[in-house]
Amino acid sequence: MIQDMRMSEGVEWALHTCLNLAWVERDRAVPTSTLAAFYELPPAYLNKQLQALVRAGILASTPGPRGGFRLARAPEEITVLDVVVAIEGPQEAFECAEILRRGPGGAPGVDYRKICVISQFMRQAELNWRRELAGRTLADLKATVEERFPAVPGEVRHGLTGTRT
Amino acid sequence: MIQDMRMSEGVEWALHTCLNLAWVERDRAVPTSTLAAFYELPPAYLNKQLQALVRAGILASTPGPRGGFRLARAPEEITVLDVVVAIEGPQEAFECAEILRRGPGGAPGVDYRKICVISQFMRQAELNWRRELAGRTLADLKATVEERFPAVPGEVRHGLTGTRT
DNA sequence: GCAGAGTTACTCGGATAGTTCTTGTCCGAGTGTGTTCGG
DNA sequence: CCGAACACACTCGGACAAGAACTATCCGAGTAACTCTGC
Repeated sequence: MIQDMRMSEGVEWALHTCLNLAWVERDRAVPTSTLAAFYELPPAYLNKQLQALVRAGILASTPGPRGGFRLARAPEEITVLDVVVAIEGPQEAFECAEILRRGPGGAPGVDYRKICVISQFMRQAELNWRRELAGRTLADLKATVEERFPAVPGEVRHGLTGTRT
Repeated sequence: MIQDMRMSEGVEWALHTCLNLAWVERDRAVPTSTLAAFYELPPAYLNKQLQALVRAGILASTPGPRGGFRLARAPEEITVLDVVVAIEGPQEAFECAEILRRGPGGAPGVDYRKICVISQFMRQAELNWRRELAGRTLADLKATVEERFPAVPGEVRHGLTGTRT
């Protein structure tokens, strides 16, 4: 064993933060400091992750007083994969380096990512994983939490906006 | 976007090398230098990966002249997941840091990896991925390659042992 | 009382260090082989 | 000619650097609200 394959910790932060924002009124912006305080996260670093979500079109940002972040789309239109890709990047975990090209019988014009049996299998497995993540939206997660933990939405709204509504 | 989630390049090397060893007689050991030369890989670094496979019980090593590596088990008994875990480690890509514990209503005695809806979903998706990898063995890959590229086994045996059998 | 300009405070955004992990390399310990010497 | 001891060469294995990525932080640009002043 050597080590990793770990995905960035920011993915967890981003998912929870986006889900929390789904419980706040759509037009209300929540600043980084508030979002970070909710889970005692380092504000500046969380801000960095949120910037990535803005670039991906998942969040919208507003500067100045009463500014902050809010969902750019409806929760039904934001999948878990969207958030993961926004933070981790679009590239796959198993990236075929086409080492077969260096082996005997290797040809320059061949795409070994499509020929190589190992590459094919790994790609397929990862594609299924992505498909599963793309099939679940923030709205789904939101509904599940509301069903299992009815108190959570109120707590989130209170922690993020100060209102108890 | 920030970057990674990439898994180690050694996984590809390990998978190809193990598959190649499946075409060599079980009692014949192939040294690192030969295995590395087959794909023009850095020998010392490949050796490092092979050591991990030995620790995982996938390969067996023999020192001294005529020494090297060979499969420790039959190809039918080695899954793709075995190799991936041997190189990357058993830990999951999405490791829940249980940030809910720091939030409102967080309790010390609760296992948030099991409670958190996000963690549950991510774990399930990754579990399916692992299940898929565990369902494919080296023997399966070997058979597929032999069917699609009948010339490969001979080339591999020639490159690794010098015999053309 | 009202409108407008100026000031203030707050927010995001990108640029900037520290730490961990991955990648890459090297040399020593151990082993089997080939050789040499003696019977 | 045969057997055993010796020296040698080859292999793995872990210890040792270099580079990249993740983690973490700070300060500047921009904006909206608030205040104060003049009408």
